[in-house]
Amino acid sequence: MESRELQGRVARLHYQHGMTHQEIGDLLGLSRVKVTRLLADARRAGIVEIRIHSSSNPFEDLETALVGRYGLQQAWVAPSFADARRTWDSVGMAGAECLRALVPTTGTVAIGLSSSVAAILPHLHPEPRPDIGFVPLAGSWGGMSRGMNPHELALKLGSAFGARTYHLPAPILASTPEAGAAFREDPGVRETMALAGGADLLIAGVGGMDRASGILVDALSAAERTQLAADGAVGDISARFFDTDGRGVPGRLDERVVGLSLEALSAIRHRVAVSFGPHKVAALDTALRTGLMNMVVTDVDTAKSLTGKTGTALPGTERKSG
Amino acid sequence: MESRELQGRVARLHYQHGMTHQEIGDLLGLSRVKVTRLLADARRAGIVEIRIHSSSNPFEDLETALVGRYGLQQAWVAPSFADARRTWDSVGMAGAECLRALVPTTGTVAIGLSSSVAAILPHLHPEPRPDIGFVPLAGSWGGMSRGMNPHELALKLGSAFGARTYHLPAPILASTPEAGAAFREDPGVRETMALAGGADLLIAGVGGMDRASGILVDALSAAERTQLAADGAVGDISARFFDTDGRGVPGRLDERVVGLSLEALSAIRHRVAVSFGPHKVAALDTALRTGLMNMVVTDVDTAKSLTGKTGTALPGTERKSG
DNA sequence: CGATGAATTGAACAATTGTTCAGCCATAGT
DNA sequence: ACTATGGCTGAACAATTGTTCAATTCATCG
Repeated sequence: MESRELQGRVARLHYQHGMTHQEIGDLLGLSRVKVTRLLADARRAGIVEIRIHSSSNPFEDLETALVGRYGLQQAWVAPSFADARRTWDSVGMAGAECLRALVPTTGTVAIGLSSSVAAILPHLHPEPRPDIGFVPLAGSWGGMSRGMNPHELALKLGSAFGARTYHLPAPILASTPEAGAAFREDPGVRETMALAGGADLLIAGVGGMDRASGILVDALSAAERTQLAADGAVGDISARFFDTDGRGVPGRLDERVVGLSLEALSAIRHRVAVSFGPHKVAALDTALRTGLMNMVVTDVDTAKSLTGKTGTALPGTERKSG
Repeated sequence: MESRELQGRVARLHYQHGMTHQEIGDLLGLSRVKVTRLLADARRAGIVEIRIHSSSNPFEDLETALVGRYGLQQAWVAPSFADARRTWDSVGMAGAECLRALVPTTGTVAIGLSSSVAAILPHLHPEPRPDIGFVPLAGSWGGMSRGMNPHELALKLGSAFGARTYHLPAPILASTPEAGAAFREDPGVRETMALAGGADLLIAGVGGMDRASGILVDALSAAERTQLAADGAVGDISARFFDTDGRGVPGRLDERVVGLSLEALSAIRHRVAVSFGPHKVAALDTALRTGLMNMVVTDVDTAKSLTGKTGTALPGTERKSG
């Protein structure tokens, strides 16, 4: 598109000279709608950058409360919205900020490929870090979900940072424990898993036990979910289910998983949980309380549930929130 | 006001998290209108900064045309609006940009105190240049006009740059030629005028001969204006009237002026005219054509009149403009 | 202690901005 | 040549943002 020039002109006329879309359209011989679209494009393309010169963080109180309650290294809270898509976007943006802050200039980053992590992608501005590598925490799952498969996810993540991406050539959940063992013994798989286990940073979603609270749980059969619940599972990180003490839930299902064990991933120093929603509060609380994860990216509603706090509001009467 | 913190929070929620004013109000326990006002304040306070990452200049063609036609060093063109106040604002903003670009880090800047120059003030962001001095081109006029007197103007200008400001202790127009001579011989006046004459940069308005086209002309009697017109005057710079050849108009009026002569101000290397409006086209054209001024800050309509150009429009049909 | 006036508030209104949708145009594939 | 297909357009509608104005609060002064 050679409209960069035009986008810039229109952006200047609107943001610097304060002209309305209609006035710009009249001046340049464009329709108002066209001007509106050029401006939206310009913002998406990053031609328009809005900076806030203030150290204030609107959700500082909730972030501090999370850090205090769970002894975290850091926490990121994003606003909640009635419209679920907007909340995904919002948390994704916070996740992108977290990544910008934490991704090192060299070393390895382990990634739990989940829809929460996928939500981060659209908000990553290219920022070259050629000397890092992104390694999946576990194998890939089959079908598409939310229009995103793990390959694509890892690739986009890598390309945003200009970094290497590794692939774990196995399903996240093999059909039998024996098949799982076979995959785990594959040299390629072992190598990649060793790399992930030695990572400096881990970013992963934390799933709950409800349907719709994670791609994986959704794919299990009713019997399998029942069994897991009976075994005390309250949530999972990349298919590794844990109980209220944060310990793994052994069993046939666990043996089918191709991916880092909870013990192995706990060896990674910096471990960020990206997770939100009422379905996931219990799982997330456990993961943070037991130290499985030591940082979190979540939304206001979830943060309030976790901390028991009521308000972000400054002075008097709070009203309905999101 | 200790609301800086709040302004920052609100600005973040709106511009970074994309929340509407209503949503922010609900979250923080404020009314929507209050949020709207906080955001407006934040923008005015510079907490919100909008940058356009593009080299495109919407009025490049007109600026280039002006530079080419008159052999100028540079030209600044701002959009015109149907609402006169908005056009003043617009040109004032362009003037501020011009100042940012041209005001040196050390030396002297001569200022023609006029309403055009006054329009620049609200758009100056503080930018310390402690080693420069602002010197008026001429004495001060008596009454308030557009709520701005020359003292105030010079003071604000100086304080925006953290610079020294000088004052010329005399009226711009003495009551008689003799009184004028007396003022000009005053040591303080001579000294300040000498300083102005040796300036590196000059910024001044260019007035036309109509009433309402300048504070000064407006203050003259009908007889005085008739006489000036008869003598061939087409405009003025700080009370120094000039004819179509850019030469001074001698006479009793000229002898009453306390301020730099046209010859003296022509010795300043960089001379910026800040002027716009149909009343001033003839005067501005003369000032630029004869080289009295060698840079200009004006609006689109005036620029079009000066260059004979029709359009800023890119492609096909242009429509009504401002 | 009440009067006065400036500053602040939010409801109602006005303007601007954003989105949807049906129609149009161009391209490519029969 | 004829028609799908997909992108592009702007009119109409919907939502958000900005402004005005009367009411109110609050501090100050008589």
